[in-house]
Amino acid sequence: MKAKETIEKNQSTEELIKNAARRVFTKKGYAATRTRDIAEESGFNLALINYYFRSKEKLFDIIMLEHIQTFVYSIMGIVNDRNTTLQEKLQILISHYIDMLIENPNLPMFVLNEVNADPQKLVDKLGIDKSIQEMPYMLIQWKEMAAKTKMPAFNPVHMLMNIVSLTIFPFIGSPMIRNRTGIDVAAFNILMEERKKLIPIWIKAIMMSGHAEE
Amino acid sequence: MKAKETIEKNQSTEELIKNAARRVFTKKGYAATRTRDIAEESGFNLALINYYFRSKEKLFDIIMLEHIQTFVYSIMGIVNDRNTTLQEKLQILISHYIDMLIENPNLPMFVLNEVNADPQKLVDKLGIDKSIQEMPYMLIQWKEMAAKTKMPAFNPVHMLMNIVSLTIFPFIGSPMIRNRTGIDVAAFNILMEERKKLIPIWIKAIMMSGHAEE
DNA sequence: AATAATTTTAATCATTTGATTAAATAAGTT
DNA sequence: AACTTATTTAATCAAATGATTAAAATTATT
Repeated sequence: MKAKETIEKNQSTEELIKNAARRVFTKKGYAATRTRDIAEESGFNLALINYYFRSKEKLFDIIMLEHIQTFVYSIMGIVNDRNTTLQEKLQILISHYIDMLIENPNLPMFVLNEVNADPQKLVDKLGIDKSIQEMPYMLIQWKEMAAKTKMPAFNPVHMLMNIVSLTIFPFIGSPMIRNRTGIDVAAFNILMEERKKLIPIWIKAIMMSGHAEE
Repeated sequence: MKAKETIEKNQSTEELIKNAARRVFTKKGYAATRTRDIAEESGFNLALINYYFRSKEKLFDIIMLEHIQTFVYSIMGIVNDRNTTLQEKLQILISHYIDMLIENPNLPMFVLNEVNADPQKLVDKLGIDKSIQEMPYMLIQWKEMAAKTKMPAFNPVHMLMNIVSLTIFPFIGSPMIRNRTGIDVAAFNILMEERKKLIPIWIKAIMMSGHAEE
């Protein structure tokens, strides 16, 4: 028998297994995923998985690396764009991320889980180089802005946390939020679409706060 | 042989196993935790774990239930307090949560993971009743405030998401944040202490935004 | 068509892992 | 002390699971 939907000559089986693995891994995590789950999900035999990828761990690493790249490298272009303002970058970045997260809602949990399990592994094994964290041009714009407006004196790491928190956390908490509030996936996604416009406004509001008050 | 540090007559062994289980489960999650890990962590024999708790799953459920209670029920008193303003409640709640999270930094990932794995399980198996979500008095205050100040027209669920996001996410992302920024646990905790004061201010700023712009 | 190379499968292995059992030790009662 | 109960352990089981192997089926090449 041949694979169900053989689209292309070579790409088919290997790619189908990888897609199945991606679905199962991102849904259940590494430890809870059985190689047999991937076999069943892909429609192929168990041995095929090992034939193509040698081992569960190797397959996982491939999936993980692709995710990390999606997660991290996609922002490089935006962040280094010389022709957009800080506020524009924020809008584009957040909009971009929310789009991606609507497509892959359990990506954050997946990535964070594995980072949690072994924070050093990504750096060592998957070769995430330190250059990523520089955020060159956006950081420069940030400091300019911080100097111009008498920004509150709190650590800029707070702002990074805030942006990431407001953007990503709703997806992480989605099952709980939906369970508690009763809203369904469609309604949830509408809220996320709203946040594309709202979060940049909120971030600006946060940046302008901090002068007054306790 | 007897258990290492027998503090009290009855409490000792069972409690020691539970504490060990809590540590291992919250660190590695259910699937990745071996009963043998708990045995080793507790210093007791493998069979003891099953002697006291029948099965891995039953032990897990006990741990989980306790965590959920810590996570949820602790806020009921604060939320229903007739003598505090909305802003005060926010401050108290956030401060309370951050204290708890500094003590148990990997609690959010643990809970969210298991909720993700089976959102219905907590409701069914652990009997989380719907009454929790009411947040009676705080919600009343919220609506009053929303009516008084011409609050922005966005869904109040956004505000709930924002409060929870800003408070909890930094702990979830902590390993990644620390890995990327190079700050250590102590420095991270100082930032979290700062957020006790900052988040309520930011929330207020967010509430007051949304009129102008865009 | 015949042969070689690739792809796929069924059957099987060796470990791991959750759980049980029966025996040993300790503690409490009479 | 004698007996009963509670606690702890070593040894072992059965199922699950990651991985391998050898053969069958399919495709490509001559």
